[in-house]
Amino acid sequence: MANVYDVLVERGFIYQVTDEAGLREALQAPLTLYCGYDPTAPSLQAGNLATIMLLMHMQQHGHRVIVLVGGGTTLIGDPSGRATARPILSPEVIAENQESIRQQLARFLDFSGGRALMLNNADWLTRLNYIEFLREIGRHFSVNEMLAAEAYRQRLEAGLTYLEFSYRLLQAYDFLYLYRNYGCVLQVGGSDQWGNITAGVDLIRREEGVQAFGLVIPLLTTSSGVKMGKTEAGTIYLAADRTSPYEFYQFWINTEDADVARFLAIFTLLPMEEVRRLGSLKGADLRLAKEVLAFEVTRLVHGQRAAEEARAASQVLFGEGRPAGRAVEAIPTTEVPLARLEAGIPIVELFAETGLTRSRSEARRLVEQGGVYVNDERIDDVDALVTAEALRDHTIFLRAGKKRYHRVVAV
RNA sequence: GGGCAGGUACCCAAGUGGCCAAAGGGGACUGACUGUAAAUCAGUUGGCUCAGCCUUCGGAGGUUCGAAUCCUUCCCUGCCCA
Repeated sequence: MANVYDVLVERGFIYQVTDEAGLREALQAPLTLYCGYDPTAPSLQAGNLATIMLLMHMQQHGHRVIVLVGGGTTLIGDPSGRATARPILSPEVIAENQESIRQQLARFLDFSGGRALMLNNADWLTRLNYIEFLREIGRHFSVNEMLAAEAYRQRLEAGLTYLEFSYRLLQAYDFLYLYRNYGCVLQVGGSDQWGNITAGVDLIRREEGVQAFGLVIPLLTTSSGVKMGKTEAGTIYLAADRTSPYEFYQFWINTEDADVARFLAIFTLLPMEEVRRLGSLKGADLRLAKEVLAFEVTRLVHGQRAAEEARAASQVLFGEGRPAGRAVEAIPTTEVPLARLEAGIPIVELFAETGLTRSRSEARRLVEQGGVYVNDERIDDVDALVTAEALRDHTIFLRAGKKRYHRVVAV
């Protein structure tokens, strides 16, 4: 079997590695690696998908994957790459988040027969004895070195508490713990984790005299420099009840031209010849590649059926003619009593209610700017009423701007 | 614990008694142009019963006809000293 390292290079997963030659060699034989996820929210986000894909490749090439859902370190809060301190979450919230993230990850990795493990560092971190920890682990860390690190230097200007400062030691200790108990010799993560990861590699070398490895993926931004997975509507989550498959699909199909090839390589499992072929399309033909990207990613995250529905709904909405048929059911929908429609609902009220705008004022502005459509007809009267006359098949289609659709169903 | 400087809308940041729903920039949104792309140009960016009204400038009080701006106190942050 091909060395997974070459696959990772080819697909654009590798940004920095602690010892390229050494790691490549180590990957010749099955090894154990880990990646940590902080349960700061009840769902993983689109941005987390990149490391998940990396883990999938690893597992496919016979390596054992440990997913660490960091219940322990989340109690602290990682200051890396953040301008201000994270809000400290309560243990209860963390535990809940952890459980749902656990379930999400099970979609992507095969946990049967110990091929992948899901661990919680709270199991060992909360049992640590402070004095012992300082004597065994703390002595290996140079404060001078840490203060010089970019991650901390930024925060030095804005303020950094001892609590956050300790985060790195705990993450390094995690790595050491996983090495000792599971033989884990590789940690992967986002590029903002570089410092934390190398701290662990150093710690293992000092304590165990063993060469462990670290690998980070590039920081994923769009070509315009926006951090991956954020839109006007907020974060794109992997959980269907937070970001519907349709919205998820829309997020990906709106990828910028310049990002399509890169994203296909990272976020799908398509063979690289196919990725190259799609990525080499020019101009408007790239839409085809975007459709494949959106479909494949949605399929991975939400399954074949949801992906098909999202695609069908998108094709109907952005194609010719009036949306109809079952496909439209994937569109975000609000039910409204028929009686209210018969009485007439102010357009601004309806938009605010469906969430297409955050407030009536915003809806009012949108009308003034020409961004409000009912059944694809622009509404330019702020005081317009939406009535039952607009119903076709018990349904009214609302649109905010060019792309955001919402379906109103009379009941 | 002491001294100093600060806490303004999504973010950065002006404002230092009325002309302030609060300059400027970033971001975001809308429109035009397009290919559900980018770039460009224009507009918008607290809420509402919207030519008017209401609530915002760390929290709570106070002075004043009137406060983001002055006073008191509390909370938080940075710098210096311990």
